[in-house]
Amino acid sequence: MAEHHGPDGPQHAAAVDDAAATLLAVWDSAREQAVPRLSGPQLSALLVVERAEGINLRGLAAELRMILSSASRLCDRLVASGLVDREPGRADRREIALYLTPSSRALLDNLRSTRREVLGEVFDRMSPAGRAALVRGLNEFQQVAMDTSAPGQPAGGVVEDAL
Amino acid sequence: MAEHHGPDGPQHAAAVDDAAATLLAVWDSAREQAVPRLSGPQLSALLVVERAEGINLRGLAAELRMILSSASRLCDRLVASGLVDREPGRADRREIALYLTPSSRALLDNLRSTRREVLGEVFDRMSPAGRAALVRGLNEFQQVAMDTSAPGQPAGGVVEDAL
DNA sequence: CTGCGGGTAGTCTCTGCTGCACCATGGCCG
DNA sequence: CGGCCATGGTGCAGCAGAGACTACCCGCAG
Repeated sequence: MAEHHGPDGPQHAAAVDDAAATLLAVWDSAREQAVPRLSGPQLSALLVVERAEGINLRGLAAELRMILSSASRLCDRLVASGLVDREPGRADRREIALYLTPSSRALLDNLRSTRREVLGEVFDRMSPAGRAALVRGLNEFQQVAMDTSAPGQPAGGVVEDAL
Repeated sequence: MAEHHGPDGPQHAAAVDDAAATLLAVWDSAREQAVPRLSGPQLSALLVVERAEGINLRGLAAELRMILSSASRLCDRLVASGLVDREPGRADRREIALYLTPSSRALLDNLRSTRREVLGEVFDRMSPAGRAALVRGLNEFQQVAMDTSAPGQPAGGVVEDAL
């Protein structure tokens, strides 16, 4: 494995691994609670569309790392569920521009607020110092993670897209 | 939704939500890296079997919240991949006891060490204080989360099982 | 023997992904 | 202007994974 870790990277990683699993469990218990019966790829697609409203199928497929026709199928289902709008592009009529619907906006809002609520419930039971530490640590973690992955790293690819 | 949050639970939750997403992304980038082509349910099943070696199909089905025959099918695939052993129970020959194979043990070890390594790489780039804060915050979070969910809460069910 | 509980197996449905053939549009070049 | 190819999407199989329901077999215990 990696060889020249700092003095305590790995140890802390081991310590955090378990706790992170708990955070994770809490995190996506909210997902199940807020958007049951919405599959992973479907949710990912919504998030992609949210971030890049008006994206076309090719772009979506690229983001989701699938081929064009798969993305098309996926969109079929999303359109059928009333979660995305497929509008013919105004510039190039071959293209299709994808947009969220009010329905899916509400769904994403609901997901986020549910998540925050669930997280908040645990937070309320933590000590102020513990909360502060968590916020501080997580923020630095995020900053560092985004930093090392966002620039050039064809091989690394640690952070693809944060849900 | 919930009304009487403490003074800063929700605010911190919002602050953490984003960062947690990053942690999550890092966390399961390791999953993709270590165990590609192993589906979610399959991995979950392995973890259940690991925690309760010798479990029978009914137990597994209950843990995974699926019906018996679905679990049986899932095991078919796992057995076919050489990831679990299906041994007839010695006490009651109707039962089947499920065990990990050396192969799946190696796979889980690999998953965990990959995860720790990926996490460790980010950790190495964090300040010692940031690391300490993260560990402290996460540990307290875990403790509190386990505390409020493990005892009696038929409705809550916040933490089901930490992957 | 009968009943019950544990598992398997057949069949269905749905989602996700793929490959390939096909249609439409749009830009380019002769 | 009229082909021509590149590009964007769809339609049509086809496959695997997952889950469910049903029917069925087997072993155990009364």
